[in-house]
Parts: sequence; structure tokens; C-alpha cells
Amino acid sequence: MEDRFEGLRLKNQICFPLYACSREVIKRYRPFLSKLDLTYTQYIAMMVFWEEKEISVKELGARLLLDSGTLTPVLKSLEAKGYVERHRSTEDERVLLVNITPEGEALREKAVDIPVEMGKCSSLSPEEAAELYRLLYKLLEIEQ
Amino acid sequence: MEDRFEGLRLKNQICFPLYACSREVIKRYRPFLSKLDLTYTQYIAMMVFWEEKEISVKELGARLLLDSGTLTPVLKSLEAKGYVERHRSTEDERVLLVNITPEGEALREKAVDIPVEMGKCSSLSPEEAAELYRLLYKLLEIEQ
DNA sequence: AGCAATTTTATGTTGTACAATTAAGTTGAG
DNA sequence: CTCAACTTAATTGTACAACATAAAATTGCT
Repeated sequence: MEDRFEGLRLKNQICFPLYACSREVIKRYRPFLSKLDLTYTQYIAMMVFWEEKEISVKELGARLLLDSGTLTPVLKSLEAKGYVERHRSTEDERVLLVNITPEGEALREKAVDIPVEMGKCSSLSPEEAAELYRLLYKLLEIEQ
Repeated sequence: MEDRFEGLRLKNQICFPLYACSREVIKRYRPFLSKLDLTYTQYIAMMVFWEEKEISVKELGARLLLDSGTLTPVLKSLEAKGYVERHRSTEDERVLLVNITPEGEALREKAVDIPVEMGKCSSLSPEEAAELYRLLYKLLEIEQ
């Protein structure tokens, strides 16, 4: 192995465990989420609706760091399941407002145990999880 | 906000920044990788070939934590670009061996600057990056 | 008022991931 | 020893997510 290729080794990349962890954690959610007939992306969108009640696609995208090309099919799917409603703003027809329905609110009761269950299967101590959280948000910071 | 819903808030999830960071970092690679006509997944596969020269799909999957259903199209694409060759093992016809070509080796020269460039746009100190690396691998540990 | 620039969402296409399937090899009962 | 059952490895088909681009509405400049 020549020195100048050292940087190209998989074990020297931070991106790789990041990518792998992200997929692994989402995979761990799947059995719980499939009971609710939600994908992971739909789940994090619902988390926002449980807090916000009504929000535009643009704002939702800012919260989730997802663009409208990703969110449009997610929101259509959630609407088809009856958890949200989509309607144009009367003040600005470009803006699509999405609000949670009573069915969407009810789903919150079914989801409340998921974070508890997920917490059980982490190999990190609470301190390590907190540090990981801090580092991830710091890494996100400059990437607006 | 009722207390029992606290766990469902987006800001209390570790999965969310993990997912967001993974996508953001891959997005940062894109301009560099598109010059080489590689996707991120193809890139990390090439990293393994630069180290291993020949490897089975199964072994590659173990290295990348990806299953064969994901790898098959990636490897076909790399073969179409001329960077690898795919052939069945004569000892066990179930096994597909993949080896790097001279073109694949040559690509390494073009890729050598990518880790350097990516390192420049991290908001983490070297110590923080090392700690993040450690925590991510620890999180991966129990998820065999 | 009219048009260019900007903002916001949707569409089309590609790539990745999972579930189910196919094909090959191995094991073990008779 | 043979064949059925099981295991292993990769591929196919399908669904979801992400990017690049397009379309629609608004804003602001002249």
C-alpha cells in the first residue's frame, strides 16, 4: 500500500460508518414502523406534524432537511392513508399547506412506544449517545 | 406538549441527525464523484477493489454492510464502465467473483484527492472526527 | 403595466433497498 | 449411493427516496 493512497482506504473514511449507521438504524425501526404502515421518512414527517399541526412543504423541508422532490410523494402517501390533508394557501397559491387529521393525531398514541423500544437496542451509553448527537449536529451545522 | 410524547419529538431522536448527516455528507461528495462518473455507493465499492483486487459479492457485502440485492446493480454498472469484471467461481458456481481491471486501477489516481478535498469541508476538529468515528463504529457493533 | 428574476412545488428519471425467487451446493436418511 | 430437504449465493421485481429539471405563482424593477 502506497502512502498516497492511505486516504482512500475504507477504514479511514468517516462517511462510510455514517452511511452504514444511518441504514442500520433505519432498518431497526422497520419492524416497529411497518406495524403502523409507515416508512421511516413518513415517520419523521409525522413527528413534525405531531408538533406543528399545520406546516408548508417548504417549512417541513427545512425541518427535515429534505427537498420537495422527496417530500411530495411522502406527503401524498400520508394523505392517502388519511393522516394529513394537503391544500394550497389562499394567500400564496405556490404554497402547499399540510395539516394533520384526527387520524394522524390518533397515530401518535400508537407510535409513543417506538422511541422507548429503539432506546433499548442501542450499544451506546447515555453519555456516548449525547456526544454522538452533539457531533452529528455540529457536522450538520455548516452544511446548510 | 404532554410528557409521554416527549420521546417522539424530532429533536430527541438520534436517528434523525444520523440520517441527515449521512445524506449531507454524500451530497458533498457528489461534485467530486460526478467528475469520475461514480455514485457514492460505486465509490465505496471501488475503495474495496483498490484494496482487494478480487472479492466475492458476499465478501464485498460484508465489508460494505450492503446486501447482494443492492450490490448487483452497482457491480453491473461498474462492469459497464469497465472498472471491474464479474465471473463465476469455478469451484462454487454460486459465487460471483469480481475483480478490478487496469481501468479500475487507473481510476484510483483520479480519486486520490477526494478524501483531501472532503477533509477540508468538515466542521469537526480532528479529535471530534475521531470521536465520531469511534461512536459510529460502536453503534454498528451490535448490529451484525 | 409588463417582463425578468425569484420562490415554491411537482414531475421524470435514476439509484438504492427489501422481499421473493432462482440456481447451486451440501447434508443426511434410507 | 441416491434423492429429498436444507442451506447458501446472487438475481429479479418492486417500492421508495433523491436529484435535476420543469411548471406555476409571486415579486419587483423600469
